[in-house]
Amino acid sequence: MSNAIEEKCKKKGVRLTDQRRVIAKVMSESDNHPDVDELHKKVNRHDSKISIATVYRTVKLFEEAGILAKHDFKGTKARYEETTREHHDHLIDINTGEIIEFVNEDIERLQKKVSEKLGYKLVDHRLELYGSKIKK
Amino acid sequence: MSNAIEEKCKKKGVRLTDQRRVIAKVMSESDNHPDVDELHKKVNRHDSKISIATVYRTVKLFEEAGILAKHDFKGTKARYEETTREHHDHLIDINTGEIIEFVNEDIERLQKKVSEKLGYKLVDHRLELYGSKIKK
DNA sequence: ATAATTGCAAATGCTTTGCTTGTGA
DNA sequence: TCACAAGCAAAGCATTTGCAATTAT
Repeated sequence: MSNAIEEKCKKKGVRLTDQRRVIAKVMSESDNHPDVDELHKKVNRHDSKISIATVYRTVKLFEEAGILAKHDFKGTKARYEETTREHHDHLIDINTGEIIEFVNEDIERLQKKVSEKLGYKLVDHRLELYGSKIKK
Repeated sequence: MSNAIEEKCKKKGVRLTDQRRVIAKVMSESDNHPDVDELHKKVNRHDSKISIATVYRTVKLFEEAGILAKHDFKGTKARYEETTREHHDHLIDINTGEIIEFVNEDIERLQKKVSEKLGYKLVDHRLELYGSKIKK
C-alpha cells in the first residue's frame, strides 16, 4: 500500500519512472533489510522486465538522495533499508541473520566523547553487535 | 627485525614456508593496516616471486589461526592487522585514511548490556568512528 | 524535444580456486 | 616420503558501465 519512498522522491526532486516507483514501493513495504538480489526478485513480481542493473542504479540513487541507507554487515552482501526518522544501530542474530534495530543514547554520547578526546570531530560511525539468542 | 607473527605460527602449529615467513615479517613490522595489494607489494621487495594468490591464502590462514584480524572499513578494501593483546576499536580519519586505535570500557560494557536487554548473548561486535581532525 | 533512464551484455575489481610443480618436516 | 603449499591463469561474485533504444517532463 504505502509508498513513502515515492513521496520522498517527489520532495527531493528525484525523477520518477515506472521502475523506480516499483522499487520504491517494494522498499517502502519491506520490513527486513533486503540485499539487491532479494529486492530484484520482489520487484520482478510486479514487473518482470526490470533488470538488476536498474535495481543497482536506483538503490544507489536513493542512497545518495538520503532515502535509503546501505549496510555492509559482516559476511553478507550489501543490504538496504529505508532511512528512518531516528538514527539507530543494529544487532545481527548470528544464527538466523535476523536484524534488530536499537538506539542507545549513552553509547552515542561516548562515541562523540572518544572522538573529541582523540582530536576528531565525529562525522559518521558504524556500530554492529553480533549475538546469539539467549534461550530461557 | 621482529617477527612476532612467525613465533605465533610456531606456537599454533602453522606450517612455515619461505613465503609465509616473509609475509609474517612484513605484517609484524607494519604499523598501519595494509590491504592485500599493499602487503603484496611490500612482500615482493623481499621476494618478487611471491604471488598475490599466496598472499591472499596466507592472510586468510593467519586470520583463521587468530594471528591477524581483518577489517572492512567503509569504502575501502579489506585491511589486515596483527591481533594484539587487547581488544580495541578504530577511528578512521575520513580525510587521510589514517587509522587510530582506541579502547573504551564504558562502550564495551554498554554493548553487552544492550545485547542482553534484547535477549542476546554478545558474541562479536564492530565499532568504527569516522571523523575529521579538529584544527586548533 | 531532449536530457535522462533502461536493458543488455560486457567489463570491472577483489578474491578464490583448479591444476601442476615444488617443498617443508 | 608425501601431504601440503605455491604459482599461474582461469573462474567467481557483486557491482558498474558503454551503448543503443526508450521515456519522462
